[in-house]
Amino acid sequence: MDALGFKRHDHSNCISGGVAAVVQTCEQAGLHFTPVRKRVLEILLEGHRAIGAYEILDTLREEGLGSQPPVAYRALDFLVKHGFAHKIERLNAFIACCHPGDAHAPAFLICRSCDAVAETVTAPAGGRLGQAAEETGFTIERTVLEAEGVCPNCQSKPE
Amino acid sequence: MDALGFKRHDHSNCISGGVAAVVQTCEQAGLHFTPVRKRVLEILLEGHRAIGAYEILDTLREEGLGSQPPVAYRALDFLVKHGFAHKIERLNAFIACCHPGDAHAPAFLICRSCDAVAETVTAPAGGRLGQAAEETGFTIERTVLEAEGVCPNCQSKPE
DNA sequence: TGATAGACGTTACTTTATAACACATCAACC
DNA sequence: GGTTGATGTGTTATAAAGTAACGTCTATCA
Repeated sequence: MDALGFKRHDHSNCISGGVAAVVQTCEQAGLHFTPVRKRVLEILLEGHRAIGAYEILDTLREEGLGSQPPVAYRALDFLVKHGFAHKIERLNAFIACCHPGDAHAPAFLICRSCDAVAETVTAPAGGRLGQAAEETGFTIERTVLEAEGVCPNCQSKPE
Repeated sequence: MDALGFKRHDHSNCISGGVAAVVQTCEQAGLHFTPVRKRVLEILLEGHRAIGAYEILDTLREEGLGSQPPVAYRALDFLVKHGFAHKIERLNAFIACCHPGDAHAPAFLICRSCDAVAETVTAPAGGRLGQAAEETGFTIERTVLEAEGVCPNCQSKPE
């Protein structure tokens, strides 16, 4: 999967492929990929942007899949815990993972104009931060790396 | 200033020095470093950890400096905007900047055991993320880089 | 066949953050 | 000296994000 999500692409493919990959991973790992969890993943894949828990909940509610916050948060917790989705801390919102299955330290490019989010990979533990951590004896378990700016599509627009 | 805040150090020095630096910067830049703003900075410097807006507000309230959320948020906005403090997105909390004045892209090491936070510097725009951004034409304006893990002090403890 | 674990439904609540408007202060200017 | 505008504060009210706790259902398995 290429690193960046600002390009045009076959989006239906994106969704079906994403779901299929997770279905397979869950089968292999013995995880319960229930209807609510599946639907939340689909919603994230369809959006291809960071979506808030309450926005997801609205959709679930319309479809009769749950109406209270914990329903959405539990499904999101499952997806995040197993690497099928990520939380964008800057936005308090969630996005489907571009390459579930691989262990990876995700990084994000967030467009402040159109809210599109692209996932890419990095090696933060190997860079200057990892170096600084090592020097003090800090053990990194997880990193949040989010860059905010303007995506190519929005730059070409006058405003 | 050395990069890491997990060491013992003369903390009173830390506070007075931090305030003095900001006072000077504000004078030079014509910014109003009002009593509320100053007190919020002091609270952050005293804590030397990430502190939530409502915890800050509690202190302000005790001291008669304001009792409603906007008071705390406005002071924090001022401090963050001018680089005197940073928001830790992961924790929805704030921390005083270790080296106000310099333009810098801050990064943080967050101990999940004792909640201590150390600020360090990095060059994210020059690393792999910057490279990925450049390749797609994404313009980075701001980065959030937060590493969660265990600090040296907590590692030496059995639990 | 009962016990257990995992997932879901719901109520109620906490924590975090902001919109909107009134009022105060101060400097610049006519 | 009064007016104006910019900036900061005080307050009410509310929005947005997240969680604790408890009951129920169901599949699995000893």
